[in-house]
Parts: sequence; structure tokens; C-alpha cells
Amino acid sequence: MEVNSIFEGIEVSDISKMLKCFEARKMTFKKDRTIISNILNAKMIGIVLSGSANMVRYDYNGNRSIIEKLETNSVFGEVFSRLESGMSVVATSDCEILFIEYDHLIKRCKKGCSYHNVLTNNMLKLLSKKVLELNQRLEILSKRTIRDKLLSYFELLANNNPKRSFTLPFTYTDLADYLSVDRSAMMREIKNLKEEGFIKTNGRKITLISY
Amino acid sequence: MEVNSIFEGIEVSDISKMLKCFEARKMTFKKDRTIISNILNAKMIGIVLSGSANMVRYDYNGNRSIIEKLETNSVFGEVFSRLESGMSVVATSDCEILFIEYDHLIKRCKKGCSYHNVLTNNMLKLLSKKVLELNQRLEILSKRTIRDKLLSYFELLANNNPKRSFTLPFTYTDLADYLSVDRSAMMREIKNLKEEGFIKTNGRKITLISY
DNA sequence: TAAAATGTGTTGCAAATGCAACAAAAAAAT
DNA sequence: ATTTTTTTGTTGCATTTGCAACACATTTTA
Repeated sequence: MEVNSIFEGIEVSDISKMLKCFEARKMTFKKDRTIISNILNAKMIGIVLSGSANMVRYDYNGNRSIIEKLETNSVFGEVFSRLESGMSVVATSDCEILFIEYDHLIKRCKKGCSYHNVLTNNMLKLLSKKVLELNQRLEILSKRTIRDKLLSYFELLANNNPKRSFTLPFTYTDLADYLSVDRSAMMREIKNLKEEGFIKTNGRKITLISY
Repeated sequence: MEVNSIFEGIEVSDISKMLKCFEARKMTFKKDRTIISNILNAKMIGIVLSGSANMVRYDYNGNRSIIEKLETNSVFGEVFSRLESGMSVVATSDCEILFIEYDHLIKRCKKGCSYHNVLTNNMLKLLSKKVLELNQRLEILSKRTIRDKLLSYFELLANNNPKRSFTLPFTYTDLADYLSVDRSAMMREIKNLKEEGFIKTNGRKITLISY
């Protein structure tokens, strides 16, 4: 079975007990506020309880790269996804983030909370999922041309949909940052793909054409 | 503490008991032989017991990408690193691979092997490590130019070394595939970096110059 | 609802990259 | 020790990409 939340399969009453035991802290952030920036020290993980965020990095040229899209229940931070220099997490909508020290999660707590096993297994499955997603991301970025990057990303999005049609999960501007390419060059390539009959678009809704 | 092997902290005698319980199979491969190609079905994981291998993919243009370098103790396969279409694992030296079904690892076995917890924790740490590595890889590939890709990869390699000097872990030809760029273009850029005084090279030994 | 900010679509041009092809060096195989 | 294969280093040229600069549409904010 698919695990979506790190607390899946644990009673709500037990969760709040655990959180005390972990000294977890919940914080809220408005849209576009920076949740974390340049954290190198704390071995903290963050859990998106509600809302969404992007993990981004700006290089010295001012180019933004969207490293990762964080939806509700996403886990980020040291271990889950290293926050290296220049990286930050920015809220893309109002959101609630729960911060927990990583070590608390891993080590059996002294009070012998009975749900540590479930938690560990959930972590395992979430991490596996993340590895999968990272590999998909890598596959896309390892493509040599913008065209191939677009097509393999589109393929991924269309994969679940029998009509080979999907809606982009963000703006075209963000898409360019996600694929790490110049926006105008990307738009040009999308235009080419349309003219050559590979795709149809209607705003952010895209349909792949199968010859 | 750093975990390097999935069986770390488990007695050798217990390991062999477990392996029986898991129906694990050990196979040996000669250098350059394909270990797995296009496995989509089996939820197997492979553990490199000795030797090394590369996880590679060829696109329809025949371009090879080195997705991942697998050293001794690396874990690969479904969950750890999805083997998508076109991907394969190729031995880069004679090696021994242990194959285990993923579900066996996760589920408590019926016979109640006592070391399952240790195993799960090791998995967790190995996975965390892998996520970290994947993120580093992503950071490199998300750089927009060959120059920046080279520099951030070199930075990574030099990071441990106070002399800011290191030896490439593979050939320049492989490096190009690892960075997903054209080899000749990469060589040209390395030449530029040398001429502009950013690096010095002596074969595969490279030194970063800090102005 | 008016003004401001952000996103979309487009283009010319310069710069970076990929491709093809080659010679020479180094490594591996016989 | 010779041959064969692989790797390194290089270049000209075509293609792709990034950059800058727009106009217009859409969304957000005041």
C-alpha cells in the first residue's frame, strides 16, 4: 500500500503524544514567505501539513532552479533532501510546517512509544518514494536538449492519463526553472512541438499526440 | 554513525540465516557484462557485494548517460533506484551481486528473525545517503552550462581534500556521460578552464585554483 | 475597478553546445 | 613486443540555447 503521510497508520491521539515526545514545533507561513534559507546546521526535517512549497536555488547568475516541488505531506530537510548552500524553501501557498529533529525520529525514544516501528516503516516508504521521484527528475535533466526534456516530463505527467492529456502543475515560467532551461527557448521549443504535431496545448492543459 | 553496508551491525551467522529466509541469490558477473537490463517487473533489489557497476541509459540517439555509479555495498533496483525503460546495470569490474526481493526485507518474516529492526534501520540510513547523493547529482545537472556543471562536480570531489585536488573516479569519456554533455564540448571547456587559470590538470588528477 | 505585478508568446542575435572527424597517446589484449 | 582498442585532445561547422527586449494577456493587489 502507498504511504502518503509520515504518520499514516498511527492514531491521532498517539501522534500528538509523539509530537510532545519529539519536541516538534508547528509553524505557519504565508504564501511566498521563505520557510528555510541556507540551513546547513540543524538536522531537522520539515513536514508539510497543509499548503505547498518549492525547494529552490539561485545560482550566482540569478537563475532560479526549482529543485523540488513540495506538496502536502511532503517531507524535506537534512536527510530527506539536503539543503545545500543557496537553497531555500519557499511557500507557494499559505502553509503549515511541522519541524522535528531527525534523530528523535530514528532513535527509539526512552519512554518507549509503541509506534516507533510504524513510523520507521513509513519513513522507509516515503524515502523510497522520494528516491523514485528524484530518479525521474534525473532522467529528465539528463536529457541533452530542451525538446527531450519537455517530452520526457510530459510523458511522465501523461502516464496516468489514458487520454494522454494533463494539466501542468505550475506556470510555464516555473516549468522552465524546473527543467533548468531558459524560458524563451523553452517556449520556442513548445511552439515547434505544436507545429510539428507532437502536442496540443490549451493554456496549461497539454495533450500528447500519438502519431 | 555512517552506515555502509545493508548488513552492518548484524552477525555473519545471522546474515546467512536471513539470506536463506529471504531466498536471496548471489550471482557473479564479468567486467562489462550486463547485470540487469530493462527490468520493470521484479521488485528486486541488488546489492553489490564486491566490484563495481554503472547504472546507464541509452536514449534513442544512442547517447549514453551514466545514471549512477555503483560501488561495493551500493544497493540498486526497484525502490532504491527505479530501473526505467532503457536503463541497465553494467559491471565495470568483475563483481558479485546479491539479489533479494524487496518485500522480504520490509515485512517481518514469519520465522521472526530478530535482526529485522537493524536491517530496517540500515535501509533507512542507506536510503537517506542515496537521497543525498541524488540531490548532489541533481544540483550538478541543473546547472545550465558545461562550465558550471564541471565546476560544481569538481567542487564536490575537492570538498574533502584540503589541497583542493582530487583524481577523477573515471575517464573523461565517462565524465561526459555522467554530466550528460558532449565529450568534445566538455574537453573544450576544460581547456578553457585551464587557460583561464581555474584548474590545473595532470591526467585525471585535477586541482582547483583559488585565485 | 484601476493600477501594478506577473505570466505568456515572440523575435533577433550572440554564445554555447553538439556533431563529425581526425591524429596522437595510453591502455589492454594477444 | 606488437597489435588492437580505448581514451584524449583538437577543430570547423551547424544547431541549439540563452539573453535581452518587447507587446499583450492574465492575475493580483490596492
